[in-house]
Amino acid sequence: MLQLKDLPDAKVLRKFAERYEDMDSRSVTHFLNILRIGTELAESLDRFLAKHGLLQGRWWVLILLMREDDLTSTPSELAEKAGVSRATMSGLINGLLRDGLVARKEDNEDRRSYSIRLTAAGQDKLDEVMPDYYPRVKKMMNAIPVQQREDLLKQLILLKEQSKVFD
Amino acid sequence: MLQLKDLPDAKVLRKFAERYEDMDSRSVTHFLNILRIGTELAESLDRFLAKHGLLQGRWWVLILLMREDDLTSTPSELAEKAGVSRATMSGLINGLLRDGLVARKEDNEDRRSYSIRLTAAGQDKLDEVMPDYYPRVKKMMNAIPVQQREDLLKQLILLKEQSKVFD
DNA sequence: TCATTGTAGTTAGCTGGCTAACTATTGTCA
DNA sequence: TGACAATAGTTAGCCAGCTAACTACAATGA
Repeated sequence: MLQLKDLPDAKVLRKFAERYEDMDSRSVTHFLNILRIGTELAESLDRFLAKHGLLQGRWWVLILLMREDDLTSTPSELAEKAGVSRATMSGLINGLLRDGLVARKEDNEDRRSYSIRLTAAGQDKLDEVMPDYYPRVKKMMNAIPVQQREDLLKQLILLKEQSKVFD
Repeated sequence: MLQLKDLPDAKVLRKFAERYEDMDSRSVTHFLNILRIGTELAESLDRFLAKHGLLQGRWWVLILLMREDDLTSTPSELAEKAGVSRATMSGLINGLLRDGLVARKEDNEDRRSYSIRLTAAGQDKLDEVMPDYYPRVKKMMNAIPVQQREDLLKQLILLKEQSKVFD
């Protein structure tokens, strides 16, 4: 996603407001700032995961597998839970297979299907990443008192519900 | 970016908290929700732009060009302002050139460089998109009173400053 | 001046998103 | 039962991000 490094200054806002009458400088500025900060948080997380040789997609697949009691799921279920297409999940699983972090076994009951299992190496990887990840998240979120965090989230949820205005 | 459709429930949080002692369920849940909503807002914008045959990257380049008094910039400047690598900007400009939304001219003073200019077709595209975009942004942001928006932004900026915990 | 360093832009190859089209298999129901 | 519909997964080809390596040119300074 774009980083929108260079947000519009007053002069630019005037220029655009002149040509496009319905523009509301304040709401545009707020919206762009919110988008930008969201992107920046996601990028921080990515850079952190990259230090452990992972990126968001693969990391999330490992977590989804660890959630299961038998450490096992199917590509379709994983795609559904991660919110990506089955094609994308194919690619993610292939990468994890190459790195030996998951294993694939044929399903005897449904021959179209496979079961994907977190390997010992995959669990090791999580055991390396998560004890590094959790304290950092805690530290970051502690910058905001809990009540204000709840408010923040409430406002964001409001915005998200409004995002249907773009449909 | 991941959509994180399936956020952890109480049982999963317990399982992870057991294995990883430093885990703070509340901060993890807050963090993941903020990330997810950021992603969803960006996706809404992308879907909107796609209806006009654009995506965030190309749309942003057109806007950066329109900001300039002579509607002209260079690939390097555009990359810098958009916050992407020069390689990525090469790709974006190529796409826009193919569609005729920008034009390229050699720089007589520095023969390594090109100037990229918004064409009439590019301006037309913006004149089609922006009057559709601005009222929607306004409508969306109006869901939150201005004071609360300012608070929201203040909290997000705090979080962003804290995101260095991932370094 | 000319060798070195720096800068502008592109290319190749990787990741990870998507849709559309495909194969293989399973399920349904006339 | 057998045709059709639905589902699981993959592949191909697109977009857009990255780094590293490259070409071409500009700028610097011994």
